[in-house]
Amino acid sequence: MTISAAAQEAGVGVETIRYYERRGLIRQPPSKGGYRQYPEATIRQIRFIRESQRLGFSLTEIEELLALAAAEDTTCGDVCSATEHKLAEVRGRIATLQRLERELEEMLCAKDCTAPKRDCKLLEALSPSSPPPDGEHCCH
Amino acid sequence: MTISAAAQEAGVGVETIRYYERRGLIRQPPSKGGYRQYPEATIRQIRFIRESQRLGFSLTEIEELLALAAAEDTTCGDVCSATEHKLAEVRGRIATLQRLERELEEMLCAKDCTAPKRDCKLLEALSPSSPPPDGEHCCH
DNA sequence: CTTGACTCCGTACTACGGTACGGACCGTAT
DNA sequence: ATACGGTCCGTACCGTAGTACGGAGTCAAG
Repeated sequence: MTISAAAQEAGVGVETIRYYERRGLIRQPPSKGGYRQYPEATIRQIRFIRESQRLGFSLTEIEELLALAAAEDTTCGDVCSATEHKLAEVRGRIATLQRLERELEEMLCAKDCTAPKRDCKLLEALSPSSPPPDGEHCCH
Repeated sequence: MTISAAAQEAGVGVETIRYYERRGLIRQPPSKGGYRQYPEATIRQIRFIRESQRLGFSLTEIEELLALAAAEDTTCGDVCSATEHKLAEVRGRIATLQRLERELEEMLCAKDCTAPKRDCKLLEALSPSSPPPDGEHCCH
């Protein structure tokens, strides 16, 4: 299986495979006459990498997962704790985004707000050019 | 106010201010003998930029917000629609992360799982080296 | 035997938001 | 007058995950 066939199989670009190889994520395949020949196992490995990325792991973290998979004394618990770690991270990101969501909601104008900008409290709050004066505003 | 005083005031680094200037986010301050002199308005503008970043806007988007603030015919609604747009984006990201959260939860082992890796279904599912065989597994 | 497609390799470039560096210049205090 | 710290500018670099490029080599079909 040549590199382009492997790329097709694994659903990535040719350059991506070369990149994974440079990074040491997949090992050098045997080559016939200078051309890489990919075994099935490497295709599975690439699919694993993409799936892990989808789950939020970075390539560096995936490197560690692969090291776990390669080590003799790895237990299932090792993998679980890596997963738990990532889960905590994802939950943290969700919490941050939800705080932002609330802040944006609070900032948001009523839909019928068509007042010119100098009457817009939101824009004034954002505006760098002048400190907000007092008075009536179209949104809050 | 020199650049380092301005940086202190605004809570950013000196290089950050120079970077914003290069990007056109803040305008060139008047200079005394080749040294930048910052007016209060620019400090406010930098604070605005940081606040907007915190709310999830990229520098490119902030450029647009600043253009809105500068344009004569900008209405409050214009700002609101930008905010709504960003809110939708944030909600999308939350939804994606929540899907990942559920997937990670489902993958997660029981805590007392200490079986060696070859009995770990999770690791086998992840492992690139061999297709998972059948049998008993410590986690599911 | 030649053509065209594929592959090789190293290097440079993308986006993002800065950070770091180095040599020159300036302003103030001593 | 001179030392010290701040500032100037352009340029290069950080990390992440690739993507693009160019010139050379290789393979299979016609």
